[in-house]
Amino acid sequence: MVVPQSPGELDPVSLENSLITIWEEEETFNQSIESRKILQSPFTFLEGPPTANGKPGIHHVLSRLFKDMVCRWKTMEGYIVERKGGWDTHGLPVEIEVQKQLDLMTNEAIEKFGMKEFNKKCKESVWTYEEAWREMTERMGFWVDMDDPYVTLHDEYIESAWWSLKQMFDRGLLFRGHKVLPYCPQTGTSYSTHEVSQGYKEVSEPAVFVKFKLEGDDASVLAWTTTPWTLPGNVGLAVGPDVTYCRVRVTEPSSDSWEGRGGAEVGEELILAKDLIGNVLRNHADVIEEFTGSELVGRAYSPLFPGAIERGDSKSAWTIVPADFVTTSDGTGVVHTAVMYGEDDYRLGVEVGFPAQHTVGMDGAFVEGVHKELDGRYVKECDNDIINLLVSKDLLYREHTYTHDYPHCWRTDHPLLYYAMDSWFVRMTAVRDQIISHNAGVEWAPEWTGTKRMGEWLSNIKDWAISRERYWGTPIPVWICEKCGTEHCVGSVDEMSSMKTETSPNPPELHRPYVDEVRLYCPSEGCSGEMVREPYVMDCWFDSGCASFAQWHYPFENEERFAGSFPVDYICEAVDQTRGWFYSLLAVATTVFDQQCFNSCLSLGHILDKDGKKMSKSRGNVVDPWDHFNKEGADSIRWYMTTQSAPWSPTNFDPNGVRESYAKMFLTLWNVYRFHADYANLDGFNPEDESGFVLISDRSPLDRWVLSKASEMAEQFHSGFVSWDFHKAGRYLEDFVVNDLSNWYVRRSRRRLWDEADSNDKRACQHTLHEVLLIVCRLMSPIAPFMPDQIHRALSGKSVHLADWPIGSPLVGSSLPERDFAIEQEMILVRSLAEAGRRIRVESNRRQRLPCRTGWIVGGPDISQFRDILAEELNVESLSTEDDLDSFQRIVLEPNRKVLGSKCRSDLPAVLEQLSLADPEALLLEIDAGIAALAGYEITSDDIEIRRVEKDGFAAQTLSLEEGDVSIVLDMHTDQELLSKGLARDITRRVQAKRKELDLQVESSIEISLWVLGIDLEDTDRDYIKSETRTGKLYLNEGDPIESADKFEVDETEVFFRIH
RNA sequence: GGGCGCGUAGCUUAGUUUGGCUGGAGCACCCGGCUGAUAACCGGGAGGUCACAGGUUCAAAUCCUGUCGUGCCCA
Repeated sequence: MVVPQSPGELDPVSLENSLITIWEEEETFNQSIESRKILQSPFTFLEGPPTANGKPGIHHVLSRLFKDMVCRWKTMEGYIVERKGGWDTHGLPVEIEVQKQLDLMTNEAIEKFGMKEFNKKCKESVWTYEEAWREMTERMGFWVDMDDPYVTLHDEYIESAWWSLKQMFDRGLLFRGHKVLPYCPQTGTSYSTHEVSQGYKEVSEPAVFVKFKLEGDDASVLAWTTTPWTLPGNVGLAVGPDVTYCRVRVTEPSSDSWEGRGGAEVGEELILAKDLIGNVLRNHADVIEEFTGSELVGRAYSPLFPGAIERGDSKSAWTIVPADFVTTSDGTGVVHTAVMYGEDDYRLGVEVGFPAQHTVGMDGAFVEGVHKELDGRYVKECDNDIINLLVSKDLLYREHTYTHDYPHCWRTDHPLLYYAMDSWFVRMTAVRDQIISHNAGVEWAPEWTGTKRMGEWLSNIKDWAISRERYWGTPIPVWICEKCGTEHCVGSVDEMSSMKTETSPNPPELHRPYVDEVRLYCPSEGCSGEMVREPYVMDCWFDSGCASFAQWHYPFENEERFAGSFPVDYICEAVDQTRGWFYSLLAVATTVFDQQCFNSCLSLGHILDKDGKKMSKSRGNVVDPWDHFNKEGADSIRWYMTTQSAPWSPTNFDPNGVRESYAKMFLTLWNVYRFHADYANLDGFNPEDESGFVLISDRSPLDRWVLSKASEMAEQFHSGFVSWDFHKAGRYLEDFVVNDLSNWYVRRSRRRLWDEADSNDKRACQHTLHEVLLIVCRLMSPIAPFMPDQIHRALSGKSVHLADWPIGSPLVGSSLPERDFAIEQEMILVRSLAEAGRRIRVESNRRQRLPCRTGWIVGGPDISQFRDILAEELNVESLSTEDDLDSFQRIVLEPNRKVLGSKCRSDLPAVLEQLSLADPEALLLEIDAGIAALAGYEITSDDIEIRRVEKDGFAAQTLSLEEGDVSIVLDMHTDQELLSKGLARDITRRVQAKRKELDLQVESSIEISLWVLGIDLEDTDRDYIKSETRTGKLYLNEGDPIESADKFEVDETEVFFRIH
């Protein structure tokens, strides 16, 4: 039984909340998956795990919306779309949160507090906002399984991550090296760039130009540095191979204005980039030679601090090497290279084989053996002494003070040191070609995210530093033998247990410090040593990069589930994940499986505040989604976000836009539905009653038009989805609902449904509305899952989320009505003519309710099947067609005052007077014959302008179409009959408004006393008022108008009325 | 500093791929109309340095170069 009930006023919040309850009780989400299982065609989605230790904001709604939308859409297309939730629970942000909470600002403090306790706090902290996330997720209608999510801190997840790392290890893709990171020796912590960016400060520091004495040459190479403490670590100089360098000879001693220490003797030779001579030199000098950097390559020079670093077997130490990062924007064009204290330096060092040896310890002090005056001292306090040491050896050319932004520790305010930390790497450079080819197989939206943003990144791929010297994270499963140095990577809990020494405890969970306590027997033959775990945890991006298999605890469980869901069909996150999760997924899948990880990826733009600034806690401009959940509802937010701009465009969040989506899209749809349901309910309309069905071919042209338009819209909507243009899809649909369905179809169909008698036409209209509403609801439901479900349930008894996609798919059939292109074209013309008619009335000052006797359509195709509709829209008594405009137009001759004025001078008024009296047609003939004259002046065609205007009493508008012009002409005459008719409509409208004001039922009947002064109301019009307003008795002009009557005036006619 | 986006009316935006009619909508504003489904709707008006500056072209919001602002990522 599906006769709709009257739905009443819209209350979006309670509507949505009650649906949430229904979905829960019915398990609609689960049903939407189960009901598709017969087709056995999965579409797999992978949830990018959010971190639950922050409160969800409106920007989190965005990515959850687009995840949900595609999954719901694919479900309706017939695919099985399972959606496992996930939580990202490891990593530095969690630790920092806890450190702040417990005031543990250094590693020492953490270890004193106890790692066990600390990690326990981290684990708890991760769930701080889980409830808030669940509530937001549920309220916004994102269907995802949060009762059985994957969690990166679970032992099962960690074990899968271990397994994957072992795959890499076995392939030789895992190695130990160094990573240069901003490091705070006071807290013993290295920092992510994100953290560093919070601690930049402007500082003034000594910078020096240092002379590196070439071997076998009298010249020195000049190099510049702002960190004198890195000079003892110098092992090389880098030059740009294509940069032009000069050898200069000092010709004059330093002037008295020389600032600071250092200098050069007359005759001394220096080498530096040509472009920088003016910036660097403070002596007069002659250029004696010019050459490119490549000619310097290979030259050896004397170490500044002999003995600070051992040469080992390095051949390149203390020589000049080429490097692509050398520029001539500052310095000398020669870059001093200390392998362990700069990212570029380290990379270059590895490339050319410089010795990689620390001159500075983890405590920030020089290590023993660097120099007797420096050993054991904090490096930042040695700048001055280092400069003095250089001066004493005549190695300093010049010093100056340099002001720049430098990163500082946000906890201790100390300057950070760029410092090469021990680190484990995944050799991504070895799989560069593979990952590039896997990336090329992904369908990216927008396309440039993949080709440009990701493509650029991959073409410069670097080895991935996956270890962190932290406490809270997936422990790196590598153990090293204390005796023979053998490295072993453990790939499962079983493997660890089987290798465990007897004295090692069984770890209760796979976290530090428990796993640290596990010692393994060395598997090397003949070695009886014990192995100790490397004390690192994994980069948490590695964790989430494992999600495609670790969510299933693969390969230890769920082998089939994994096989059936890899590669994943669809992922979606914001654009900042390009180098984050998108990359880590690609990287892990490439190194572990040598496969593509996902088939399609939607990369979303960020939501900014209404001023285009990014939302952040510190700015206080984060919008709480509940502000809108509790007002316009989730549908409106979702619709707003979808239609506002392309998914990948950054969008300024405008709260007023949500209101607009509500007022336009949802209120309009609701009222279309309500209109249909109210009358369907009154009439007991049952769409399933076959005896009452009306074939589409038997329905009115208006019905066939709206069905055809619905099909057209559905096709456009679908192609928008396919090409990821969800915003365009939504706009097509909104335009259809508001303009075609509500403002045209429903408005033009109202009278059909008011008819109380049963008729084919009324039932045709009801079926049409029913069918169109179902199409609209099904299309909308992936974007806005609430109201369409409410309407769909009321109309069909079934949830929209279990329905098929109206356009069809490879798995389900299409349910769209056939297109009727001819009728669509005709209606375009009809609506244009209706608009033109309204324009005519505005221009001619004729109010809409005053009917016109006749209207004519001149030219254009046959639209007779819509003649009645058009006549009603135009409010004309009869509408006919006419072949040409001549019968409605006449010629007007306008004077060309400029020409006539210069010809006639003071006689101009007389000429104008005669022109206005002359018969234009006759005068024009005379002009053509060359015999025209007015007031004694000869008149030529130059003196006048010809205009065609409507004859008195007619008004027209002409539309220029491709097929030719079409005009609409209205007869503007009035007479007593028309005035009476118009007045009757005015009275009706006033009475209706009053009825509504009095809150009367639509079907309740009234009595009216009416006084009309100044015009006779015709009997037929009196009857019209009675029937339109459901008036039983109408008393006209009986006695004088009573005081309490309502009064209004139209065209000098006074009207009083009172409803009894 | 580098890579990739974005910048059109007071606000949110279409149009930019592939150069071509007077740069099109919605919100807000003004005038008028219509309304017993609608916080609506219809007609009209006002509102534009298409971020800025050059260039290519018969023709540039659109293509090219640079600058500024803004966002993401990397240094």
